[in-house]
Amino acid sequence: MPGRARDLPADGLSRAQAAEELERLAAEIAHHDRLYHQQDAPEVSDAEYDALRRRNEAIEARFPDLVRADSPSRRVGAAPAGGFAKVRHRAPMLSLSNAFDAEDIAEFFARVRRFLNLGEAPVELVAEPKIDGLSISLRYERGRFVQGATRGDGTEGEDVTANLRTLGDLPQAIGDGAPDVLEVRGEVYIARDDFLNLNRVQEAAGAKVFANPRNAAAGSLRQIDTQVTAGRPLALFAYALGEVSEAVAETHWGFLERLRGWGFPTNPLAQVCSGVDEVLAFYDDVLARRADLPYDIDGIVYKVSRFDWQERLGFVSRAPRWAIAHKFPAEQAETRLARISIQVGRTGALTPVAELEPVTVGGVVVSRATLHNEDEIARKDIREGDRVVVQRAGDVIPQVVAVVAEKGRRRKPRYDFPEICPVCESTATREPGEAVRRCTGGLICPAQSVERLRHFVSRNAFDIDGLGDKHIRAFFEDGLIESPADLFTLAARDDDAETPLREREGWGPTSAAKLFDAIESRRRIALDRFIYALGIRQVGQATAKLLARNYGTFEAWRAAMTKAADPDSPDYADLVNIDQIGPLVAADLIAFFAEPRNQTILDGLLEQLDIEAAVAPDVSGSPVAGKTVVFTGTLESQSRNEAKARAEALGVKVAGSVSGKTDYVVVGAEAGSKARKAAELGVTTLSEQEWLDLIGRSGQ
DNA sequence: CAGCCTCGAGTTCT
DNA sequence: CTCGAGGCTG
Repeated sequence: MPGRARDLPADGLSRAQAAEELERLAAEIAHHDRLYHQQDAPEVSDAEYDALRRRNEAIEARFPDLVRADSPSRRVGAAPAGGFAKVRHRAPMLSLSNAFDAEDIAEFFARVRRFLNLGEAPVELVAEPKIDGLSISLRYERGRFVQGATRGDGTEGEDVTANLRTLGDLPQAIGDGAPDVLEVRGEVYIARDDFLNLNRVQEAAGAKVFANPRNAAAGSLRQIDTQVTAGRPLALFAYALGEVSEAVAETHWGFLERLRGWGFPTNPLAQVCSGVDEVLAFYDDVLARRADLPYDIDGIVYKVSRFDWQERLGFVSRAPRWAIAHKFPAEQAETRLARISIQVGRTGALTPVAELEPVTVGGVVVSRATLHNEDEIARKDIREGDRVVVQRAGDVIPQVVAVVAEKGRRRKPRYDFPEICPVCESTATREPGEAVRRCTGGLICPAQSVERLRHFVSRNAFDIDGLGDKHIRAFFEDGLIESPADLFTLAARDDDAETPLREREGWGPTSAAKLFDAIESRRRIALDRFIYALGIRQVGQATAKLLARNYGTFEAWRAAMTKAADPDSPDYADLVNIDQIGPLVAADLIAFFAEPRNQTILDGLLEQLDIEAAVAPDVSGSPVAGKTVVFTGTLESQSRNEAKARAEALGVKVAGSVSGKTDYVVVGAEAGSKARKAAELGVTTLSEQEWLDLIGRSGQ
């Protein structure tokens, strides 16, 4: 092993030696993290790995000023991607809704108008090219650049401050006039010429050649070694505002001007447009010049310029109502469809997948594409052996667009969609009105069983590390794990197994022990995760949370679901009265509990697990804790969802319809039948203001 | 009953 | 990311 310095005690090192060794340790530990987390193939023992980390910490303790931005000690836990600390975005980084044609744009304008009640008044929009790079957030405090982060999932990204500092385009300080806190959002990209040069250099050095500028930019920004990033031609355009301590402009256009004043590069093509026609003219103009631009763009973004209007328009789920991305037509490619195969999902859904002769589309080699369902194949008349046009939807998921007519070529017969499950051979049926055909094998279908297990251990369910698809499949096929409860007896059974896990192909003592640890650490689990993990149809994360909150404990939930089988029971009424749960979701829940084998599975799991009751919100001093409230009509001070979220935080159960159990009905403007029903039942009704007074300050 | 909006389920590749 | 479907509002 190189670097003899490591043999010295930490306090015997010179500064230079220490710096050098810290750099090496950071790279080495990152390397092992990668092998372990991403490839399931550690090459050192846990003890050796721990020794590396301890050595790193010892040197850092001795030379605190040498702690590196990418130091392993600064990573939160073991970052699964191996590398950077997580950063929580104080203002979430949103995505945009997409428009694909003039009609979508007209609709967008109409919606903005309707929402703002504008009549014929013009709406000014700022139109700017949508750069095909990666979004980042740059935080300035008292005018100095303090932190930069990737978008991540929009809520939480990765801290790439050190790497961003190497960008020549990025102002390190923005002067005296800047607000105390200013977050600027922008796009990091690599220009086309720079990309070609970079690949030439990479190739000459025998290093990895990047598929496209965006991948090159992403790879360059996520380098562990800041020096590598510094050598890459990364560039920046700033275009949006995150958290800010004081107003910096009244319009988006004004904000762009301020950005330029602070020294940020902004896109030179950006311009103000009013009306559909101007916007579309800009789109056509930029589309025509697309090939001559020095960087890749994948569309145009339109934003309502006035900030006060943006505020009023607000958001729909995670996208602003005041902006839209007008996408350019996706890049397409032709290839041959070798054959159609059928996958069986967790719910038994049979999904056809096109196996393609590999082809490059938008810089990525694609060899499979989803065909969605039976009707889709029939509609496009896709047959095996056809030549097809492929594109990547939203530049990500490959799809087959159409069949290319070939003169004189004899086509295969129409594709016969199987009516039996290709795995378990049970009949596959299609409910009237539904698009999917489903295997009826249920619990006996091996494909469904494997998919259910995958779901059970997946990230948002039990989150068991080190148990990938391949391992699940192998364990299932060998009869090691057939039902979820078997996971938790795996370690105990392993002791007297003929072939213990550590001797299986691809496993060693360390990885086996790691897996057992990972499973062990999940014996305690939150109720909502547990409910989600069961994989009940139509019960995803959101519904699982809802059920956990409403029933509190597993026992209460189970008892209620079993009793709710009687549609006249109060339990059924309670269930469908939960906001967002209707008769169809209720039916799937009841069906799950009515299946004796599911009850057996639950009993098996209960023996192994400790299911935590849902954490009740802190409702001390809440005047409305435990009350059931119904909101109806249009609220003025907040959206219904905000009102609901606040009420829930105060321990309120928000119901969808009025019943004898309802404590209050909060009546907004233009309330209809619910207010009447409240009167009939003698339920207390409150105006929005009375409600706010009742919950007082705590609701704000 | 139409027109949202939200949620679930399924998928690709790095 | 996209599609389809469920649920709610008006």
